[in-house]
Amino acid sequence: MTESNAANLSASLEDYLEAIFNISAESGSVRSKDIARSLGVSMPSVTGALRLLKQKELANYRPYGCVSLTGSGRAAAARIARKHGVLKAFFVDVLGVDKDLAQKAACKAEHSLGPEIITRLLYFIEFVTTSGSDGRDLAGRFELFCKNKLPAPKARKRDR
Amino acid sequence: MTESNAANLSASLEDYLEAIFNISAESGSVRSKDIARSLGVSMPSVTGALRLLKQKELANYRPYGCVSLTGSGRAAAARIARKHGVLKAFFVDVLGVDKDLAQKAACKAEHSLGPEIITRLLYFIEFVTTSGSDGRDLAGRFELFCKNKLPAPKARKRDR
DNA sequence: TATTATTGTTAGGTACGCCTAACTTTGTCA
DNA sequence: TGACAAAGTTAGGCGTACCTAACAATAATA
Repeated sequence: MTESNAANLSASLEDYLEAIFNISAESGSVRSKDIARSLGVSMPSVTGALRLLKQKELANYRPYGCVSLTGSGRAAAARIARKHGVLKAFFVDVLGVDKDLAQKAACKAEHSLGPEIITRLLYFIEFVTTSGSDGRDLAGRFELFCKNKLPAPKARKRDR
Repeated sequence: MTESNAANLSASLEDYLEAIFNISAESGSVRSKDIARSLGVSMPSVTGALRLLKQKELANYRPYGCVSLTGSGRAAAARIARKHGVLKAFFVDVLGVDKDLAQKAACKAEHSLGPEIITRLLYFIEFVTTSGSDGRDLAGRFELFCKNKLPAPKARKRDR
């Protein structure tokens, strides 16, 4: 009940939060410019977002200063990053999707799935990849299954 | 290259398209009011959306008239509905998520996943539920696996 | 056919999220 | 220290997507 610490965050603000979280993990200090580059937005957009994040007590920030996350900011960012990681892992390790595509899809979908589904998904990945479980090497078997679904691997241009 | 027939549709317009598609399937004729109710938006919002859909040649519409989809509108709506169906089926039949929750999550996520991942997901559902495949009864086995992950089913209120 | 309820539209306003252009602050280096 | 470049901010504008209030059209009923 403090203010609006978590949850009620737009997809856009979640992206900013996640970007700060990642940049911070990679290079220590976080500057507006890094955020802008990382998200592909202009500097004024970053300024606006930082003001909102500060207002929600998710980021520490003063004009012309460095950026860091507050405790709840870090917690929220970690939740978002977790979603991202779980989704990407599912796409790549279970569905066998290309890494780049998985990365992009995870970026978009991470905003629309709640913790219940993400947690289930995480369990599912474990289930499938844990060698002790009955789901053993399911991904590999699924890959074979898919090969059969795509019958014509090189039938282009109808050469004859 | 006609105008902007498909793809470049906002999540919002996709929702309108899908709603029209569904109402049309259920009750034949589609009125603005039905769309408003179905999406939980006000009538003026519907009017605005219909104008845009008409402009993109996805819906047939004149003021005060009935609404229907054009050929490409129906095709686009069917693509969206397919995504919705595949996602929901995955959530329910594979992950074992509650139906209502799955429905809502599918509504949101359907806008952020492309056909590659949706198709893979569809194959995966088939793989898991087809009795001939090696994925046989995976959902059931996964359910058991999950039960073990949640060890304390009734440990609330620390009664002692 | 005149009245009324329902349905739909226009007008106008808000919030978000982005942009460019112009200005300010900060830090560096001669 | 003073000038310059880089980084950051403010100002102002645009598009989307919603809303309420007020008005217009349609349909139903006496």
